[in-house]
Amino acid sequence: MKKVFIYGTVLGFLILGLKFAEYRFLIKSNSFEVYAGLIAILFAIVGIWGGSKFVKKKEILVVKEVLVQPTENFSVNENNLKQLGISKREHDVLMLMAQGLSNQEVADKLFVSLNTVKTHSSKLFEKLNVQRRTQAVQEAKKLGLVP
Amino acid sequence: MKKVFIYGTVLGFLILGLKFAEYRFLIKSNSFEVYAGLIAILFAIVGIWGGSKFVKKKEILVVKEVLVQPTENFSVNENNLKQLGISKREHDVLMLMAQGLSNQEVADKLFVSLNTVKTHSSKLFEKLNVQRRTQAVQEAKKLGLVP
DNA sequence: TCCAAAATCATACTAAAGTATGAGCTGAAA
DNA sequence: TTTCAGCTCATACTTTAGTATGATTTTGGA
Repeated sequence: MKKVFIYGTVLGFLILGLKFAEYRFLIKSNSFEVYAGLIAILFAIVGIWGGSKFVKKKEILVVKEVLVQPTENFSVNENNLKQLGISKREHDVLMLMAQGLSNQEVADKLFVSLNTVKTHSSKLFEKLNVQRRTQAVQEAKKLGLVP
Repeated sequence: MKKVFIYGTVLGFLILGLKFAEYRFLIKSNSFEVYAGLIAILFAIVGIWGGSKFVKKKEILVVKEVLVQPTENFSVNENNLKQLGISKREHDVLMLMAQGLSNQEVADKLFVSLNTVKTHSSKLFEKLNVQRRTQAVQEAKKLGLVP
């Protein structure tokens, strides 16, 4: 509420300024209507300016909810990884698998053969106690092994 | 911008009113300072009132990020479904597929044959523009088609 | 009522996924 | 140095996934 006094003071000085000007030149060189009009315009502007400062306080909160995948600020749950005995390479395969890549695509990305990927994923399924890659991805996400 | 004219008109009428009053009683029964002060106060109020109408337009947008929780507060994005031309049955298959079920398991759950599920999923992949079920699940989650 | 879309299923494929087993290589720990 | 876990790859196989095509039946809406 400190601002109230600030604006009040500003208004006070403006009025003083007007009264001072009244006895100087404005009242002498202009008609009454012009003077009244100037006051009107001036204070309308002051009102708009000052008013906006207060009205801005009455913010209209528009809360827009945005769905965000927990991909950011993700860190692998190393504990679960160790618990299940999942090796580094197996985890690599799991990560790419979770991105929807085929075994062949994973093999290409990791510069290994298709058979190697199959071996890794097979052991992976055993450790995750699942049968299919889709289930593996689900389980891995639940365990915080992949984003 | 229509409101600008409305406020302008209101201001115009106020000025006319003041000029009218000027030749009636106000100017005769009060001193010039009082009259000027009244104009100042009046237009300050008008300014605050009018200005607030515009300022209110400036909404404060607060983006609240909500992490996607697999099960809670999920609702299917019907819009995307329609956009992609995914039928009800195809969506059923998609939902179960996203749960890591095999085609055979999906068939059992929906009381249809394995071939039917294959047909559905095949069309599904086409509509989702993917080749594999793992990619389909990914895309579906991104589009809010499945939890 | 009539029709197009949806749903169902089949056959016959090809492609990919997954399993089982064995083996060679390597680096680190015992 | 030996041992061992992890990584690699191969062969051979079974299972599941996915494609293509065609047919029949439901069904919701003009």
